[in-house]
Amino acid sequence: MSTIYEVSKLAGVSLATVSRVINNNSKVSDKTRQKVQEAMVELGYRPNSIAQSLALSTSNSVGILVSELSGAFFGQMMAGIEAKLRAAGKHVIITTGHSVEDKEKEGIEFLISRNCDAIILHVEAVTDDYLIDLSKGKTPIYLLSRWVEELSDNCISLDNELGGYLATQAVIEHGHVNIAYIGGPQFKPDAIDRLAGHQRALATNKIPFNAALYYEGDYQDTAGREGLKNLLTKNIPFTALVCANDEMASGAMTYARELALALPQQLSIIGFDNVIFAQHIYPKLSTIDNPILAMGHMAAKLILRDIYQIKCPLIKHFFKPKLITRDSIANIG
Amino acid sequence: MSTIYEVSKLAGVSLATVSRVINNNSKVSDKTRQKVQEAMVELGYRPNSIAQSLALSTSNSVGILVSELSGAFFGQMMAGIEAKLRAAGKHVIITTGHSVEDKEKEGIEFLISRNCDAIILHVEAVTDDYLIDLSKGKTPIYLLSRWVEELSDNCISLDNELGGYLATQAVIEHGHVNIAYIGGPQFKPDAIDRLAGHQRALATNKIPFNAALYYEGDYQDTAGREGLKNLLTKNIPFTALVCANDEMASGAMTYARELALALPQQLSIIGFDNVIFAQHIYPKLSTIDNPILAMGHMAAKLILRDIYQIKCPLIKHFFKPKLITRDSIANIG
DNA sequence: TCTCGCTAAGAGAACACTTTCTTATGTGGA
DNA sequence: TCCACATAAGAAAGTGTTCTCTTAGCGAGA
Repeated sequence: MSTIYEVSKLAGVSLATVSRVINNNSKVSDKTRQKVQEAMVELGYRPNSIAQSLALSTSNSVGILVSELSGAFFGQMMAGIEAKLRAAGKHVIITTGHSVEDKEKEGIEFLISRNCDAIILHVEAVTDDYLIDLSKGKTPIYLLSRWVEELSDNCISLDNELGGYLATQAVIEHGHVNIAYIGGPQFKPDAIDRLAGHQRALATNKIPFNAALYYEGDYQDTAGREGLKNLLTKNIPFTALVCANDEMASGAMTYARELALALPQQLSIIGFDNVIFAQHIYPKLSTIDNPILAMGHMAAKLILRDIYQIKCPLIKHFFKPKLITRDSIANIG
Repeated sequence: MSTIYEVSKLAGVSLATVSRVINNNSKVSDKTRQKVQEAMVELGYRPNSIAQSLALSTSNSVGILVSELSGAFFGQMMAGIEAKLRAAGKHVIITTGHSVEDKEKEGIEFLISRNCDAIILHVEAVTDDYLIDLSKGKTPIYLLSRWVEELSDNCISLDNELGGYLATQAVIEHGHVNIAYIGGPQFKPDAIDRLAGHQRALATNKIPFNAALYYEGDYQDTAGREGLKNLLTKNIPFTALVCANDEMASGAMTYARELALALPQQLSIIGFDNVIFAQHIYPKLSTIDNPILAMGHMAAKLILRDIYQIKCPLIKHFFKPKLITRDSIANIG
C-alpha cells in the first residue's frame, strides 16, 4: 500500500498539502490539487485509517457489543444501529460478549482500544458499578436494553416489567388462571424484569405464584421444549404458558404439537419480542412487541447527536412494549 | 487514557522496557517487570491497539463483510466465524455491504484500511474481476458462499446448484409434476445456482420449465407471500412450491394457510437453508441443509492456518447440501 | 519602487506504540 | 585483579497520518 509520503514525492509537494487535498479542509490551488489527485490515482493510494485514527484520536466508527451474533433479536438490534449510522457516514465495529463477564470486558476493551468514538453495549454479565466506572473514561458508552439510573442519559431501554405484565394479563383476560411461565436466565436484567411483570399481573389478579409452574430457560428454542417437558412432569394442570421470548415459545409450541395437544384450545401460549418468524408459526404467536429495531435506531441517533453533533429530533430513552394479539391464546371457562 | 510514556515515567524505566513487559517477548528482570506492572495498574493503563497496529502493521483482527446483519442465515455465518477466531484470541470487525456494489466496495475499503490481517467477504454485487484484483493487494481476502475459480484456495462455498436440484427432486419423488418456484434475486450467485438446480431436476425428469410458475423474490418472508399470491393469479394449477430459502417458504406457507389451503395436502412446500425456525413452523418445513455455521468455522480455520500459522487439520472448500425431510411435502397421485 | 497584507505551501512536531542498535552492568574464568 | 562476555535496559528511529506554525510569493496601494 502506498503512503502519503509517496504521493507527496510523486506530486512534488509536501505531506501537509497531500493531507489537505485528502481532507479538503483548507485552501489548495486547483493546479496543486490536480497534481496531487493524479498522483493518488496513479499510485492507487488509500488513506490508512489506522494512522488517521492515531493522529486524530477519533475514528468515525462506533463500537457495538452484542451478546450473540445470531438470533433474530440481535440481528434486528445490529441492523437498527447500523442503518442509521451508515446513513451518516459512520462505520460500525461489532464484537461479542457471550453474556460472560470476562468476555464482555474483553470485548469492551477491544472496542475502546480501537479508538471507537463511542460504544453501544448490550451487556448482561457485567455489574452496574463497572459500567459507571467505565463511563468515566474517555470513550462515551451507551447502554441498549439495560437501565442504569446513574447513566440514564445514555440508556435506551424497554420496560420489560410492563411487557411481562402485559403478556400474563393478556392470558388472564382470556380466563386463564393456571398459568405456567418459562423465564429467561435470571442473571439477565431483562429476564428478571419480565418475570417480575408476570408476578405483578398474577398478584393484581389475586392468583398465587406457584414456583412449580416456573422454569428457567436460556432463551433458546430448545429451552422451550425442555421447559414444557419439565413443567408437564409435575402434574399440576395449567392451561396457559407464558414464555419470556419467542424462541422459547416456539420450542414449547413445537413440543406441544408433538404431544398432540390441540393449540391453542388445550394450551394457550404467548411469547415476547415479536421477532419476524412469530407470525409464521402456527397458530400465529401472540406476543409482546419489542421495538428493538427502533431502539437501535434511537441509540444511533443519540450518538449522532452527542458525539457527531448532528441534530436528531425526538430522542426517547424508554420504550413501552405493547401486546400483539394473534391466534395462540384461546378463551377458557 | 494513559500512555506507555506515563507508565515509563512512573515506573522509572524506558519506553522500550514497558513495551517489553506488555508483549513479554524479551527478557526483563523480575524487579523491573514488577515495577512496570504496578505502574500499569496504578494508571489503569491499556495498550492502544491503534498505535500497536500502526507500528506493527498487523492488528490481530479479521474483517467480515456480510450483506445484512439481520436474518438467520447471516447470524449463523457470523457466529460460526467469530467462535473459532475468538477461541484463538483474534477479534472480528464486522461491517455490511447490503448487496449493493458501492456499499460493498466501501465496506471492503473500510476493513482494509483498518489493517485487518485478513477479510472474509460475503459479497454479491461486486464482480469477479474486482475480487481478483483485490486479492492482489496486501490484505488477503476469503470468499464465503461464493466461488471464483481463480481464487479457489480462498473460497468456501456451497454447492447451491445441487441444493436446488435436491429440493426439486424431493418434491418430484413425491409425485409432483406441477411445480412452482419462488427464487432469490437473480443478481445473487446463489440464487442463480439454486434456480439452475431446480431446472436441472425438472429436465432430468422430463418436466418442462414453465416460466409462468416462476417468481423472483428477494429472500424476505414477504416475498414468499407475494410470490404465492402472484403465482395463484395465473390460474395454472400446481401442487408443489419450491422456495429458494426458508424465509420465503414461511411467508408462502403463512399465506397459504390464510387462504385455508390444507398443508401439505393441497400444497407441498420445500425451503432452503434449514434455519432454526424451519422446524417450528407448521407443518415442519422440509428443506435443504445449508451448513453455513460449519462453513463459517471453516473460513476461520483457513485464516488461522494461512495467516496466523495455527495448524488446522481438515480444511474443506466445497460443501454439499443435503435434504432435510420433515412434514411439508405430501405424496400425490 | 517599496512595503503591507493575504494566501498557498512547507517544516516539523505529535499521536502511542515497536524494535533495532547501543550501552551499562554484573558475572565468571584465568 | 583484569578482561571477556552475557544480559538487562536505554536511545532513537520508524509506522502513516494531521495540524500548527512558519515562510515564500504575489498583488495592491502609497
